[in-house]
Amino acid sequence: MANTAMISPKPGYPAASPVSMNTMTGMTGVGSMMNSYSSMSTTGMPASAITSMSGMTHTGMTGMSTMPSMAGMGMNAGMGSMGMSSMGNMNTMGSINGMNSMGGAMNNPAAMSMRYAQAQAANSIDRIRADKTYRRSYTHAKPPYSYISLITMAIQQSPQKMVTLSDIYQFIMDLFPFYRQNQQRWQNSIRHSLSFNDCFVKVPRTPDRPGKGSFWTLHPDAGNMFENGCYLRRQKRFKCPKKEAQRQAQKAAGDDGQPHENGDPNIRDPATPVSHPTPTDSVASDAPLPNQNQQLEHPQQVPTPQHQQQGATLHKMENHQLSPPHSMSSYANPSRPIAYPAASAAMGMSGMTGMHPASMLGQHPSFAHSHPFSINSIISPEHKMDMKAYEALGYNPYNMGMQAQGARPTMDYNSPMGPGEVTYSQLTPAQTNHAM
DNA sequence: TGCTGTTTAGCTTTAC
DNA sequence: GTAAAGCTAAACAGCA
Repeated sequence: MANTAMISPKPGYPAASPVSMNTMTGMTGVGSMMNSYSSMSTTGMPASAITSMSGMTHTGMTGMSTMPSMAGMGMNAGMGSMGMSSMGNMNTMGSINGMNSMGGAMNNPAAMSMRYAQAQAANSIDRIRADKTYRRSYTHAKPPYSYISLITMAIQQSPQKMVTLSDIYQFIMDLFPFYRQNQQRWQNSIRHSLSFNDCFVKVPRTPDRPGKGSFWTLHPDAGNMFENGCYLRRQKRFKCPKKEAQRQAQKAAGDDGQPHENGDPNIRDPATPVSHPTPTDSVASDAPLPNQNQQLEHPQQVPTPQHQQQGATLHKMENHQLSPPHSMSSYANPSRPIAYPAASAAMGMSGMTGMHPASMLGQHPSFAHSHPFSINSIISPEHKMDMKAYEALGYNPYNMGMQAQGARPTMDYNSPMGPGEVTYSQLTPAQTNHAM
């Protein structure tokens, strides 16, 4: 392999020299890794970090032999059902599954306790750091999921399928340490994504549930945004037909010189009261919407988990009498057992909610499938064997519909948080362009 | 006052 | 090459 990647620095990051992948040829499966990574777009890491990859040896990233402390990190127990041979597969399956395996271990009475595992992990991390031969992994690199994906994950894992903005923030930060920094930057993007994308529907609070901000849920027809449940780049953006028609109409009117309010079809006359849509309007009527996003006037018509589960093809919101959720927000609900510590993520949401992930995520193909980048794979211990099956079948998960997003999340062995967090240790040069 | 939400703009990356 | 998807920044308004 003689790949040479030019790295164009992002503002704020130092320029990096071209990285010779030859220096990495000793890494297991690095050839296919780089092929997969070459087209990743949305993830990033500091160019300085990728530069240091050139200094890596065979043993750096994936050679488990260079991580003599793995057993001490509790990974043996975690990987019990996978077998240590699967550790080698961390390259190709991503440690998200490894993380789930950890969760499986935690749920296994025979496995060591969480506290013991954490102590062991901390101990091992120290040893790893002390090991001069160990090359650090690229911890806390940007996950390969788009913001839309992350928002969708947050909503989907919520028992009520409805979360507040702050809940989304918390979910993301708890699951991905990368997002514990530069919060202003990505949180702005989250807000933008919520407002801009038709797939997210705003649900006002009810008077009995005062608080800041509205709830956000998924448009009932937006269930199939992510093919095979793979939460990477969407093939096609979900557009609400009615809103899209409105946009087209506005655009057409603008193009043919028709007058608009304030001269701009996109600017609402501030003096004109907003015509708040009825719940039916918000999805099914042609009533104008106050903005790009749809807003449900009556929260009691919010899709319940059952409705979400029934998926895009089965239901439209206006066709059902929906029950008000018992808890408007899983995060805001003080009764929720765990407020998203990383450990809970490692244990899988089923452990947190008491629900099987499959039932949480519904039977829609988008969520029922166990793509390695599906939310199931991220948060569920139930699918830890999926990638082994993929590999046994010669299935290349990075060469399917979403092949361009072939990032490989790995266990963050070097994380001060412990090995239960999802990080991404292999990144393409292209990713460096998006480094934060 | 800070958070939430909307909107616009410019840019990069990817798919076709 | 082009369109679409996605990211980031920023301005602004409304609200708790």
